[in-house]
Amino acid sequence: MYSSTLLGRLTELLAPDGYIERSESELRYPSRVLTDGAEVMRIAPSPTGFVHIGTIYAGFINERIAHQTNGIFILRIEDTDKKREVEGSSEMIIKALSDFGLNYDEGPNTTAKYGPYFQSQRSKIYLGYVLDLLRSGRAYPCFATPEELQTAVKDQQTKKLRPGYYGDWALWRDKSEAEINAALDKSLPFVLRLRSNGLHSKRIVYNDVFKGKMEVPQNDLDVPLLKSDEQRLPTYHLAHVVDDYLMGTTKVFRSEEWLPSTALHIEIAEALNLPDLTYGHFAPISIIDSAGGGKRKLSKRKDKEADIQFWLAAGYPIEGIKAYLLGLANSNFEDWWRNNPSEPLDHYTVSLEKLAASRAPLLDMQKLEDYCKDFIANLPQDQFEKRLLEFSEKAGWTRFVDEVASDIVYSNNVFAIERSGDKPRKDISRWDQAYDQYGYFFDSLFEDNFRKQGRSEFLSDLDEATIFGAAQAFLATYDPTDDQVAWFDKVKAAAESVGFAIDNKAYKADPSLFRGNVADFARILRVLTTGKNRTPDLWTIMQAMGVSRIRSRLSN
RNA sequence: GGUCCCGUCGUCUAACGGUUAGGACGCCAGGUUUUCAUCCUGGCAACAGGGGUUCGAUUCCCCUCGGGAUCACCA
Repeated sequence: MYSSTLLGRLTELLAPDGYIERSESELRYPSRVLTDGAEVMRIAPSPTGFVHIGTIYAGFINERIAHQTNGIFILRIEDTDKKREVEGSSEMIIKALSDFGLNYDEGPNTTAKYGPYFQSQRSKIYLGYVLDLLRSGRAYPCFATPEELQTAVKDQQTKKLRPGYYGDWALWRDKSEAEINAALDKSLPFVLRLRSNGLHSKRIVYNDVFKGKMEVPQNDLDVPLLKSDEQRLPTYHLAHVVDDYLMGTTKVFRSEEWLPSTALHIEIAEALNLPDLTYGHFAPISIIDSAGGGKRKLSKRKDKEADIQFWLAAGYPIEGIKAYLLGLANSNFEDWWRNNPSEPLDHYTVSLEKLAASRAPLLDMQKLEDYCKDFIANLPQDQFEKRLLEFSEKAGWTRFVDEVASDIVYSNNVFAIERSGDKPRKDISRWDQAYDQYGYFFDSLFEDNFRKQGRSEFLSDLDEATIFGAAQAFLATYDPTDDQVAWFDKVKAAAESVGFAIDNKAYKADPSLFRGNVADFARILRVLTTGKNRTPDLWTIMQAMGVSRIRSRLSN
């Protein structure tokens, strides 16, 4: 215990602008009144750059559990590291959560009572707690320089000891008041450290919601609780414990990387005489390391998929991504999704047991695309068009958007092609593929982006005369009122009339007798009208395009 | 190195000691189709290894091996 003089001096230095006594904080943030089973969940990202898919994953899990229990979902911005903070990233986090439909009940821009929700704005609260620790002797000032700390670690390494600031290695743990005062006299920078009571040789037991009974060595590290920076912001460890207590978080669900520091967090809560928090650590999303080949966490620097912007820019439908993430979290979700293709995802109940079984799931883009294809294919027509146009605008496809707007009826027909019925087409998994999928229906886009490219790419094996002959033969009998059967009969007749085989067996027996088979003939028509060799059914396309457009394209 | 988490098809996983180890994505083959995307049918493909316990081990225990996380005034 320090003398009141020293305590006063430290308080003066740490909180020149005052602080909020912890009893006052606890009064200001009363415990919550919740319905039975309601969980208060939170995510606590730090604004250090782009929004990581892992943040969305963690956010989704927490949001679901909060909302499926009629509880509360909180967003807390952990901006205690001003050095690493990147301008604008808080806004990006808020935007991303909104884009993904992860609506928080409490957080920035809400009127909720447990704020502020930016940790940097809560510094006086933390000060109150840390001062309390100082008074009870569970915290002490440490003036060790980075160099001293470093040499200590090196020393430990050469002696094959566990690195860290603990026990005899805790330089300032047992310094006298005189020594502390002397350091203060010199205005040396200092942090406040936890005076740990733990012993590495002893173990603590606690229960992790996902991992079950955990039995690990006690924390014995005298970690910094308060930084030496001017604002006297707390470290994550202190801020997390204080905030989740004050905000009434009922379950702290976070990624597994936090598992090793949980013993520390438990000790901090204990030192503060706070009730135990309930923890659950789930496996983060991983990716194959292209360099090493091993499994590792998605990394911000190495993986473009880590950035949520990558998914948004490509136009992966949010629900497809969410469905995929849900599948990673809960292996049984997949069956539900197949059985309930048009149900909102929120109707699925996330299972903690299944989440516990999820092991560092590897991001599988192919499977994700499969989910997205399914989702887009099953969208109601009006939704499909709405989203398609929204993306087109965002992507800056101005000509595409203009063309669509210039003939709404035609566009509606085009976008409806083969999308009805039990088995709608699954052509696109992301909206950015829509330009290629639908662009050729519009004349100016066809002319600029499809016609010539298609000709040279898909018809280079045929001479001009054959191509024109085929087109003319088709046009000679083409009647837009023909049904599909009649239409195809005419296609075959036209094909035969210009030397294509309509009997595929005959063609295969001796291809030299023919210019090609019906498939080749159809290919000519297809490429001439669409510029592509892969399209929906040709008859349907022609029905949508209309006779004059068909004539013009086939005659060109 | 210490500590902790974790090992089932290529990937995500199912299996509450007894199954021909199942499904999904992907892949391959065949079918349907004027081309594709689909769709249908079929196929390839896994219990990391070694010891125990047990009538019986993918399942329980131990060891080895392997992967991951973490050991900052970052979160």
